[in-house]
Amino acid sequence: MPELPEVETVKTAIDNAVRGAKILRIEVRNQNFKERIPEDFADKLCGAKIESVERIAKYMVLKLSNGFSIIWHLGMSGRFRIYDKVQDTLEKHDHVIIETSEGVIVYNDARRFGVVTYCKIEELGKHRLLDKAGLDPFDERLEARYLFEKFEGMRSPIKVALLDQRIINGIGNIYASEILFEANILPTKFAGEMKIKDCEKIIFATRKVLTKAIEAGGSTLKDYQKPDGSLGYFQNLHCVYNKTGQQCCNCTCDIKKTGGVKKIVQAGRSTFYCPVKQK
DNA sequence: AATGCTACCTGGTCGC
DNA sequence: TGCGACCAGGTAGCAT
Repeated sequence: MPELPEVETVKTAIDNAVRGAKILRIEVRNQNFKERIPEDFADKLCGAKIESVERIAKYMVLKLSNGFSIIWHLGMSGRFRIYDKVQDTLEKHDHVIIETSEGVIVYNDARRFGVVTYCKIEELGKHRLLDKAGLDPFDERLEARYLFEKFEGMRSPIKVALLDQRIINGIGNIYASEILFEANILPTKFAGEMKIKDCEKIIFATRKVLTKAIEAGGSTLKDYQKPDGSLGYFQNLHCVYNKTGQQCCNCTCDIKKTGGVKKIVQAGRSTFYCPVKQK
């Protein structure tokens, strides 16, 4: 779930629910994440007001009135639920509960690959989790020349390069395949082979695919705040991801002949593409 | 320096 | 229905 569009969606939902609220109580029910939640997490943050909720790369950042910020990464399986008030029952893997004056946020993370920590707001920019992030896909400084120079000489496949958060942040394994499909570029080509024109296509496709996904996420927002609500998935929008042997979007092929969408493994992760459209 | 492999976890699915 | 093998949207850290 948590690539940029999902984090953006979660961020907006949480911002709408608790911006301006005061943190009344924090319960860390399990701090044994890949990286332990700091012992004093609750003590440091209780009593503060939530001034804003933002997204930085794939991180959600809550800025508080006491000069601290919460840095939250959803890992592979992190989900939030938002309630009006404290619930009697909890679900399996509900690890962090933040009770505020405006609502309750419950963080559920089966695999505990997420990161939940805090730092001073003024130190966010140089925080070890954030300081290596590349440009945001919607940052206007992301232009063809920037990508071209980053890709120059790279011997990794373009699909793998798109997953490198130090170049463009926010793209994960699903959208990397979707973006290359949209850009008509074969995932197996080396990043170093990309011409300026290809970089332009990649940037355009990235923004298009992510925008569409954010809009789809946004449309589930009204459901999200229901007590039993959880975020929708966007896989029905996918053109190639998880569609091995099926038709891609707007497919005009005879897939009996072409075999449809292909699946390969790159850097240990699945890639999906259309061998007809992508060159 | 760049690239690749492994580990961190639980749960769902598939084949037998 | 049970069991094991394998796969999963991320990324840090280590080896090569």
